[in-house]
Amino acid sequence: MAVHGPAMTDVARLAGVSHQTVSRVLNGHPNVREQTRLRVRAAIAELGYRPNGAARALVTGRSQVIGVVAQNTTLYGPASLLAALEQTAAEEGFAVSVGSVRNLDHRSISAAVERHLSHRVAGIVVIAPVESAGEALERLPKDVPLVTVDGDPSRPVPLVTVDQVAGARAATQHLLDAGHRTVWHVSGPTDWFDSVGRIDGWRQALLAAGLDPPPPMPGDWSAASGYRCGQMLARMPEVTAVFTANDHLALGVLRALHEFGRRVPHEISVVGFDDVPEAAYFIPPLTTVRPDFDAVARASLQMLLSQIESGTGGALRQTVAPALVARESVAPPRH
Amino acid sequence: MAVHGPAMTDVARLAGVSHQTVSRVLNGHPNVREQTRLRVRAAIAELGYRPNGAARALVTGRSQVIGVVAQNTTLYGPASLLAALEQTAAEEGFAVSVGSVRNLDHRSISAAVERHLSHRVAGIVVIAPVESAGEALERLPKDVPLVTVDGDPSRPVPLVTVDQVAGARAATQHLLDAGHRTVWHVSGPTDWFDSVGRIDGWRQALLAAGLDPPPPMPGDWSAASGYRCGQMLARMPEVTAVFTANDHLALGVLRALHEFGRRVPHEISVVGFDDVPEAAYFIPPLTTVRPDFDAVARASLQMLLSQIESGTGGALRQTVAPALVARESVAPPRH
DNA sequence: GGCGTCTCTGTTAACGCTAACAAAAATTGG
DNA sequence: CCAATTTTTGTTAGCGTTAACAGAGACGCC
Repeated sequence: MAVHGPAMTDVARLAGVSHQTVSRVLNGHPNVREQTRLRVRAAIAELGYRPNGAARALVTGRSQVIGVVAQNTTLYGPASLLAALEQTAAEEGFAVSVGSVRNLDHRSISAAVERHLSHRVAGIVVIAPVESAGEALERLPKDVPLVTVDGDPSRPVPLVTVDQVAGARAATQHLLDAGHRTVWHVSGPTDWFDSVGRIDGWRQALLAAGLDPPPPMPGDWSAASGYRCGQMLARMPEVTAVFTANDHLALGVLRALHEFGRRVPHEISVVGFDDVPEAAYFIPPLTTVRPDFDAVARASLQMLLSQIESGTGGALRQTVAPALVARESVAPPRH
Repeated sequence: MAVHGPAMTDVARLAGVSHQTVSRVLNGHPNVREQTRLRVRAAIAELGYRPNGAARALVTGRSQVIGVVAQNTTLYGPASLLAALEQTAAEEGFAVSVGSVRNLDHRSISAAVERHLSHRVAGIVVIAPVESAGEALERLPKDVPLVTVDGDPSRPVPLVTVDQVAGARAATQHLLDAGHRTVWHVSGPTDWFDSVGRIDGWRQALLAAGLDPPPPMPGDWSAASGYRCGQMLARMPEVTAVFTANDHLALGVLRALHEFGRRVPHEISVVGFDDVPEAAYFIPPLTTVRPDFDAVARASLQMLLSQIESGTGGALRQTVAPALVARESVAPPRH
């Protein structure tokens, strides 16, 4: 099959120049006469010529593709990040190749990275929110541009993160400001850095207010686990404020509280994290923390591109601050 | 930078064979002595050799990459599909390159497809739920393996779809079976085939029951638009059953009904579509229709691979039936 | 034992592009 | 107007792989 399209030589012949001149036009090389440039462009248009990325990648050793390794791209956070990354990359002329992995263990990550490397991607973005992912990155070839998102802050790897701590602190403080005596927390899985950061921020806010943090209740990001925690919280009369590690957990909590007849926000206030598009339509509308995924994507890509261009593998670090979005799920406690 | 890794010739030298023999081992060519094969494999392992996809793509004219064009990969449906596609492709040794587009108009789609073509992808999957996307596909080079998902049923292009009509019919029938006299519908945007199919199925079920379908209320997939429609429905005393084109619309409707004090399911029953993971934790838990994204992904990929291998561009068609998931948002009407 | 027929391995030539160098053309200065 | 530059263009040689063909052994058969 496959009648192969025209190649550079075909364009060159039509324009009456050498293929190298065509290459120069394509790559925006300065020393080409304007008239020649136009002739070449015309020939390109006439033939519908499309440069062959594989050939270019072969000779330059780099493709115009960025590999992304992520776990569950169905979750709102990762999905948004991926979409934003793709948009930003496209603007820079890069394609994005996804390598999602079922588990964030060592082997899976390495395998995904390997796959990307054999396609000679220009760089790799790893959305690596868990501990075990970090190890896999340590033994990577050192000359591959790499950026991790929401990864391990303690590793010497270029990293872009949402400021989980600040976000959680803001959420907790918002509840304290409303007059609550303490704030309970439904956390994400504790091997995720995101969770750890959010627990930290929550704890910091309580300690700063001279309060003793109650034990966090561990969830797994799902509404189901939020529901289970909510069933416990509903039975504890002293609970008046809950901060959940994400909006889906909050949904589960809201549902459990509703079932137990505990009204939100009148009896119990709830704050989530992520600001999924639906959060404004929960019952009641959910106060939550909105991370700026676009900003994270831009920062990551910029960091990656500067590595690709300069060749230096500096261990930079960048943090994006999230914003509190106040809605109706928070109110002062009843006396 | 970039100390380039070992190439085939390096492996060959170490194993004491020609590079072509290495190539044969790599591609599973039959006529290689077992002993030689082992020597080569050992050399590959020792050097940490990784084949260069770009070189292979150059000489074969095809990469091991599948391009996916999708619109909003943040929505649950597309995101799930993308993830499933990636998983399936990985099992077959293919990488997936995403080209998401902001709008599903002609130009955007063509541009995304162009980008994929210049990377010489082996095939393209277009998640093309709207009318305008179809046109862009017509003028594609005929020799590129292509599969559309949820695309235009009237176009002669290989197509995999969720059976929207059957799903909507099942949802509507479920409400009728519960005793409702008619069923209202909050639809998706009417330029999406998904929406059209769901409207059709809903209408079919009503007509088959000898009922006159009320006018569908147009939404845009978002909870916000569901909320707006819900506000209207809440004020219409005759409404006892609503089928929404997706779960997020349903969430908005539930919220509006709640605000107006109309209880679900006692006064009004609601059925959604998609079975997002949170649907079971809505208030009340949402009865909905679950499309099998994995099955769609498998079917698409299989169709694409058979085109890639055989070179024939047959205009196949495959439909995946969704399943009704009954929860608590449906009850018989009060008399 | 010679000869065709397998099975295995090696040699050579692409694939389409960029980098490095070489040559030609245009420009400048005296 | 000629030499010395500078700009513009062309030529050649790979990049790492597969495909096509060629050669070398091993084997069976007459």
